[in-house]
Amino acid sequence: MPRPSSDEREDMSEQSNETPFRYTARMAQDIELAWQDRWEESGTFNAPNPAGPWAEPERVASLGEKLVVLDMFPYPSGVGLHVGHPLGYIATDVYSRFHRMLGKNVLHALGYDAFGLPAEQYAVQTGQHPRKTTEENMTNMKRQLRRLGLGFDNRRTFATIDDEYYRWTQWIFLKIWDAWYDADAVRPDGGRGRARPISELVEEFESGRRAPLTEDGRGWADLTATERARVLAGFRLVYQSEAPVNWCPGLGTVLSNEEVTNEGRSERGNFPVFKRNLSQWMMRITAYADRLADDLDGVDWPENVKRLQRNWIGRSQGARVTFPVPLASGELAGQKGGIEVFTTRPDTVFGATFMVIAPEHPLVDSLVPEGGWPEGTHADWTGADAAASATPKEAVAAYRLAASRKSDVERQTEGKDKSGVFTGSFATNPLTGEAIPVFVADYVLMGYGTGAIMAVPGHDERDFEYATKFSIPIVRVVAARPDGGDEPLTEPFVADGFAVNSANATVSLDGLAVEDAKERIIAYLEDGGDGRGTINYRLRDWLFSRQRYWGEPFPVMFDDDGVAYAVPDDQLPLTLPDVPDYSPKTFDPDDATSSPEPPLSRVPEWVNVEVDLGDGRGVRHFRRETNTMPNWAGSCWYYLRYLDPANHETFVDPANESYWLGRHAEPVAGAPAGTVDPGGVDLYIGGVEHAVLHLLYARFWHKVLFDLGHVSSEEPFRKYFSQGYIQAYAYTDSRGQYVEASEVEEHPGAHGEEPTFTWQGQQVFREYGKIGKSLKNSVSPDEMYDAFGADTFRVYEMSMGPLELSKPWDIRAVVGSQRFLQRLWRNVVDEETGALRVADVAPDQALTTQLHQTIAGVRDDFEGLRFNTAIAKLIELNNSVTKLEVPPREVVEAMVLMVAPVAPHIAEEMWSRLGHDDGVAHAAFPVSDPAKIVMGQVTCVIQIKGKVRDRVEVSPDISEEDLRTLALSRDKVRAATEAGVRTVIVRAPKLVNVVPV
RNA sequence: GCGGACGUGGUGGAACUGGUAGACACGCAGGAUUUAGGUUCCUGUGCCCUAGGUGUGCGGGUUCGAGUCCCGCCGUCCGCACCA
Repeated sequence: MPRPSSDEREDMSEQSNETPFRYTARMAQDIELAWQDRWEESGTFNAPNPAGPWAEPERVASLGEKLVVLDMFPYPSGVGLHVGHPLGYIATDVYSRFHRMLGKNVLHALGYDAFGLPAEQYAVQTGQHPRKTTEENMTNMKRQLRRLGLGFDNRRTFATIDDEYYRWTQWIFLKIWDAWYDADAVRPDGGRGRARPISELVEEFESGRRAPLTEDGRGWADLTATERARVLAGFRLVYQSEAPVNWCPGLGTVLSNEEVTNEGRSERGNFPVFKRNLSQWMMRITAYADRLADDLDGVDWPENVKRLQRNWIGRSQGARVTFPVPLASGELAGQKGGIEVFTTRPDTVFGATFMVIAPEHPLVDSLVPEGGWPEGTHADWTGADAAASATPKEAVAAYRLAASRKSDVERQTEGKDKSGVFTGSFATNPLTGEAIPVFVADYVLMGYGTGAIMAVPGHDERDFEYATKFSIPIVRVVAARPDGGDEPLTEPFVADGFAVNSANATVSLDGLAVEDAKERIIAYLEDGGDGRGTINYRLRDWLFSRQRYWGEPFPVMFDDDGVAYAVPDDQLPLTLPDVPDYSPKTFDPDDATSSPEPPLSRVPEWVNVEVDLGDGRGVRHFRRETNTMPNWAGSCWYYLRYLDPANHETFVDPANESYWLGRHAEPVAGAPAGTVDPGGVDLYIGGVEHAVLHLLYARFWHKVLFDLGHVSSEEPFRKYFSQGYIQAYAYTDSRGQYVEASEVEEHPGAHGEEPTFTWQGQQVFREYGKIGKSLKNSVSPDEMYDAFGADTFRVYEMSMGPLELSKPWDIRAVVGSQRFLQRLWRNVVDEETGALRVADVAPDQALTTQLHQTIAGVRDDFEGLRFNTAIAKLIELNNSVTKLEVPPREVVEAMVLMVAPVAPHIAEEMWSRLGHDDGVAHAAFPVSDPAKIVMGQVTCVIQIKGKVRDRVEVSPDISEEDLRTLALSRDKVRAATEAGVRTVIVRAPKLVNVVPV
């Protein structure tokens, strides 16, 4: 016999004859679908713009302040949403709806980040065009989100793959390409350094105010067009560079530093990544390193996200110092006459007893002498490979080969065990004049600083280890006390202290504190030309090209001399051609020697074009750039497009930009003194996973647009809120295979024992982790809509706990949220008759007080994104009303309005049944009247020595004196104070603390 | 290794500037409705015991009073990782 389907069971129970008007999942669905249609028909959430194609200045003027609320740009994945995804969208929707009820002009919209690798990979697997699969995915995702009742301005939606959108992505790219960073230019805020149009640089060259740095000293006028283009390329904020990049054969593309994990693998797909020298497009984000770090002070972001960005930028103050290296030939090494190092401790140059350069350092070859080891070579220094230790040349070559074969992972896992070989050259310590050996060792990284260090073993742990292993002298130049110069060093001294043993004929640091010593020695080195104070960054320029099909084409083409030209504005967008074979060429993931091959390069009719650029050179042949932009490009500016998506004249009308994102008069909450509000969206909610990728890239683009005068705000995201994740339990069987979590049965453990779990009769084991297919613990929003309705789902997600915390999904607990809505519904509608239950009766004093306390609390909580406590307060108020025979209309209506941001459909339905035709979305949020918060009796706690021993009901305005007398007269207090009273602390009316002798 | 955050019932979590610890919810127990299961509703529920005691990871400190402030441990999570 077939089992009844869940629908039939639902019919049996929910369409009970006795309670036909109960708020069930079925009724929720009817209500929700109806209101979603009504909202859409009437454009309830459309926000008026002051300017541009949708200008409605009168409507803007009729509304209060503006508010821009932003969600993470969703990527339409093929597997659909799970219950963790909408968390942030629900939170922003609640916040937006709340502020709409406060009368604000709220802009909340959602588009789709639709270019990118997964769509392309999926398309390759299924043999369909990525556009087709992407659009199908978007359709499904839109359906799932619409069913959730999110109040988006649907007119403002778009996808990054729309021609009309990526036209402007390309336009912005060209603005960045057509700009250079003038480190000396003064900004409006008084700081130095900003982007300027490249035309202004050309003008400076032409007028002679600036001379191009050419090798042969020729001036601008003497250069050919091609040479001039090359000079300009050295300044542009987008440039091509032949440099070591992250090549990922498994994905068939190169990746940015930010997309490579600590383990040296791709963030997407977890394939090995190799360093290869390839010519690639870079964005000069390092020019903005200081501002990207400094301006974090002015935004309202969680401290941990700010810290992540600051760490990634990695600014450190120090000095660059050149150590001369006399070669066997009698000449000095390198262009600077030696090895330039970066150090944060220039005060310890006197203690530098050796130097180390990275194996990949270009100077290595010139340092290695012909012939045998020089005098003074220690036996340990010739390398671990005895067969190759006869000469420096062999030893260094062997070491470099070994180092090049090590992956980053191996370098790390080998940890602190230092290795290295002597190059055969000695450098001169510029302060002591002593000859110090130069080593090649892989604990120095080519990618940081200058790729070479001065080693101060007395005051650096790594150098100390190396010196100990290779028998190199260790000198103390810092001590805890100014006279501590003779104290032995059994371990590196890295603490703050005073310079010692740091003097030569012309300078002495002895006795100076570290900071003063740094200052003194930098001045000295600058005088002598041996060094200069400088700031070093960990941040590298942003690798911007990908060898993929499914991305924005670069609006760039090359002439036959290889000079890059912008595709003219009137030819944008440069559309992505439909090609027969859009699959990228991927390789064996471990094949480090493979080379990228962009799919677009296989479309010669698209690549080769004849164009007249109007520069007087007529129609010429050009080759288009065949790389595409990374996924991040589209998400770097989408929040700007929401402001004015129908504008075909410009990417955003300046009046719309300054209205929605302009600066506020007040600095953001918690900003240090002296900062000003930078502008940007008013609330951005998302996960921490984008802290150093999207959030950094978007800030960079925004600042370039600001410098070039295209936006008035200096930051894209004024306030950022980092949400937690919803996680879920997963279960494995005895072989460690995951089993379907929804089919697992729990068996409570006896008497405090851990519970046990079974699946199809066999024992399984519980784990806790991300929601997803691989752990077989995914629950879709659709299942929630069917079983409970969208409002219950929204209430549950918002009441689980603080938004910033990660918490476990517990489907059994959802019923609590449903019961709350059912009880609320029952206070409005009779379950049996459908009649209205409220009446115009006045609530009693206690309920009036509770109502106005609740209003005040809920307002505070909504504003502070504490939705869980707001809901708790509403439940308490509702529970009070539930106890009454006749629910007072005043209280019920206030509750309906207060619950509306969280459970908008049921609120609309109740509001309309209560006789209002104007809808709840723009109704005024209740206002708390402090005068109505009147306490009849207050419980006063009586403590004896801080422990609660008694309670007494008192009037809220009891005097301290009366309360004191009352407390002392209580039996329990008298019993405890027979020996006398030492002190009585009275905090009327709620607390008395009696301290006996 | 360095840096940061956090430890509260069986569970998720409340507790504003130090002032009734455990709001609200799940779960659990008992009861009502129901032919029954489910649903719904009501009551109870930190722990130990009878009164009473005890309790916010552990140990100490400041205070009339500490989940909250300070010091030292232990544990969990996150970030960075030879960054010169």
